[in-house]
Amino acid sequence: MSKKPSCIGEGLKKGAWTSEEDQKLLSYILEHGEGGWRHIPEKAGLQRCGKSCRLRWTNYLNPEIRRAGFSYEEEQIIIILQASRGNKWSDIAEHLPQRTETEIKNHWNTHLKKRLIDKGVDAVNDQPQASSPSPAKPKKNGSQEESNLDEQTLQSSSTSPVSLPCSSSFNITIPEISSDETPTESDFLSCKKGLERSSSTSRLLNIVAPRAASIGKILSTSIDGTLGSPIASPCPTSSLSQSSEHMISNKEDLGKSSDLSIIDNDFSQFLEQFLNDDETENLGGYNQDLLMSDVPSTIVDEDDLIGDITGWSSYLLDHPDI
DNA sequence: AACAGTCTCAACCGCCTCGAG
DNA sequence: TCTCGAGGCGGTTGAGACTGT
Repeated sequence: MSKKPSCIGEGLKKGAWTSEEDQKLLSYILEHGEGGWRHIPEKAGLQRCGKSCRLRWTNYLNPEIRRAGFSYEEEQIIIILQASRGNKWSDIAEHLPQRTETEIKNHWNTHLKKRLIDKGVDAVNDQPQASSPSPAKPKKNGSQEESNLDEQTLQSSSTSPVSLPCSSSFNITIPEISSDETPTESDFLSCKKGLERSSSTSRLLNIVAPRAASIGKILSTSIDGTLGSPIASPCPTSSLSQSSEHMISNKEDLGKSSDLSIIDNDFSQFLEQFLNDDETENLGGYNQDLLMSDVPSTIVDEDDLIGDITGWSSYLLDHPDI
C-alpha cells in the first residue's frame, strides 16, 4: 500500500514553533479538546500539519507534562522496563506519569544508554560488547568519578561473578557485592523454565538488580525517617505522590508483556525483605550506585512532588512482573 | 575572546497499526 | 476482504547551548 506523506501541502511551516503558534494551538485544544488533528491547524489558524500539531501538544504544550529532570527512581524504571521491553517508549511512558515518550527516549539515548555502553552493555543491539569499553572518548567534567565507580562495579562483575541458583535456562549472574548491600540478591532473580534472555539483557538486569536493592534500602531508610542523611539525599523521590497512583493504576497493563514474567514474584519477595530489613545504617551500596553517580543534584525534585515515599515501593511490590 | 568540539532535545521522517467504509 | 486515512510509534536530525582549549 502506498501512502502519501501525512504532511503535505503548500506553505506548511516547519521548524521551531513560535510562541504565537504555541498560544494558538494551546488555546484551541484547551477549548475544543484533542483529536481530529488533521483539521486542527486550519481551525486554529496554523500553517502546520496536523501531525506537527499533535507532536507539539503531546511533547511540549500539554500542561500535564513535567519538565523537571529525571529522578533516580524514574531512571531505574526506565532501565528496568527498557531491559524487559526494549525501546517501547510509549509503553514505558505509561508508567512514568507526566513524562512523554520523547523525553524518555531522549534521556535514554543521551544519558542512560551511554552509561550502560560504558559498562560494556549494548542495550540497544542487545549484544555484548567487547571487553574493552567504548573507544577513548574524552569524558566531560564530573564523569571521572562515575567512570571509576562503574569500572569498579564492572570489575567485580567480571572477575568474581555470583551465579544465581537454578539458572539452567536463564543463565544469569550478578555482580558480587558486599552482603550488606544486596543481602537478598540471590532471591532477586530466580530461574524461570523456558525463559531465554540474551546475554546483554541478562547482564543489564544483573546491573539493575542490585540497584533495585539499593532502592529498597533507601526506601526502608526513608520510611524509618532517616532519609535526611546526606548520603541518602541525592536520591530524589520526585513525583511519587502523583506517580504512584498512576503507576499502580496501570498495573494491569504491565503484565501484558509476557517477557516481564521473567522476574515473577521473586522480586516482590526480594523487595519486601528489604523493606522489612531494619539494618539501615549501611548505605554503601547506594553510594556505589553506578546509575546514580552522574545524576545531577539539580534535578532533585524540582517540583517538590515528594509526598508518598511508599509510592515507589508500592509500585514495585504491585508489579512483580517488572 | 574566539573557536572547535560535544551535548541536548525539539522537531521531523517514514513506517506501522487500526478502524471506518 | 480490501482500501484508505488518521493517529501512533521509534529512529534520526539539526540548531542552539554548553564546555574545553
